[in-house]
Amino acid sequence: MSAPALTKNQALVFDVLEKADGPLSAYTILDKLRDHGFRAPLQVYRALEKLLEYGVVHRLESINSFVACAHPGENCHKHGIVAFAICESCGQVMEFHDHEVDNRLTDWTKARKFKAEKTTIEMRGLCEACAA
Amino acid sequence: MSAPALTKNQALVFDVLEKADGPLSAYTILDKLRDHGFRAPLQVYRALEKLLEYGVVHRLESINSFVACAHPGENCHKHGIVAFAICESCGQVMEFHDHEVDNRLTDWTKARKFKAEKTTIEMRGLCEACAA
DNA sequence: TCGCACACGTTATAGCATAACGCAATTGAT
DNA sequence: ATCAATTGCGTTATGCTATAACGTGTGCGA
Repeated sequence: MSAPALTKNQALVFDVLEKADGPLSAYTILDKLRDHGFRAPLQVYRALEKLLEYGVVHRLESINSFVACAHPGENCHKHGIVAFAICESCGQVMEFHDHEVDNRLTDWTKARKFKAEKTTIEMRGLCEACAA
Repeated sequence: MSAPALTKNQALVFDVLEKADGPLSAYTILDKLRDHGFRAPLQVYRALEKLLEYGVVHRLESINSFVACAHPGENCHKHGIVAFAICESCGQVMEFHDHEVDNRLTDWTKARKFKAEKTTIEMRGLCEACAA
């Protein structure tokens, strides 16, 4: 499921997220796109829905925000579970993958026959610069 | 930081969560407590804030809900990072701890000097019974 | 050319969370 | 004893997040 050509709205939303230097809420995206004709939240949410599906955007559940995938061009879904470190001071997000964490969680689900569809790993705290 | 005696509102909210067989949203808790005099969301949120602080209740970020800790009596914070498997069909939540996952994430944060304050691990999917 | 799938636009509404104000009870130091 | 600080509580109002429901247009294959 590599990303097909984006529609106009999808491209606009993705562009905003890529140019941002941190995660954005749907409503912030909406505000940034008013000049491009966006008027309602659904225009943003519908685009986001597809971008999430294509794996080019991630949703940060713990802060109700969205961020462009850190691996442009690749299919991020292929890397396994995605984890995030979110700085609560500067808003920077670091995306990473850890196969050992994947393995442990997968082991757990297998042992309990739990069928995981979507896994969230998010650490909130302070990045090196902000903790100083 | 073991839990001190709960106030009336805290006890009511905790009781509702403990008796529930799954996570509840703040507004659902509010509805269940109207007979006990609850009238506003803040009454619930303020109680939840303390219960979360005491570690006797967990917040499920991915579904905006709250659940009583699976380890009554103990201080759950001591067990390290808490992880959840949430069945999207029946709503059941399984809480678990995996020290190896903790270690991997801690290693990552140490390497990047990231100071993690709160870590969320949530798997959504289908439990064994519902997947059948 | 008909039907279907999909993107899109709009209005309205539902669901989640907190700000800001004021009051009452408790505690603890002076 | 009294004053100040803290904490919990109640209320009103508001803001933020997300989706329902309806309709339009476009492209494309049967």
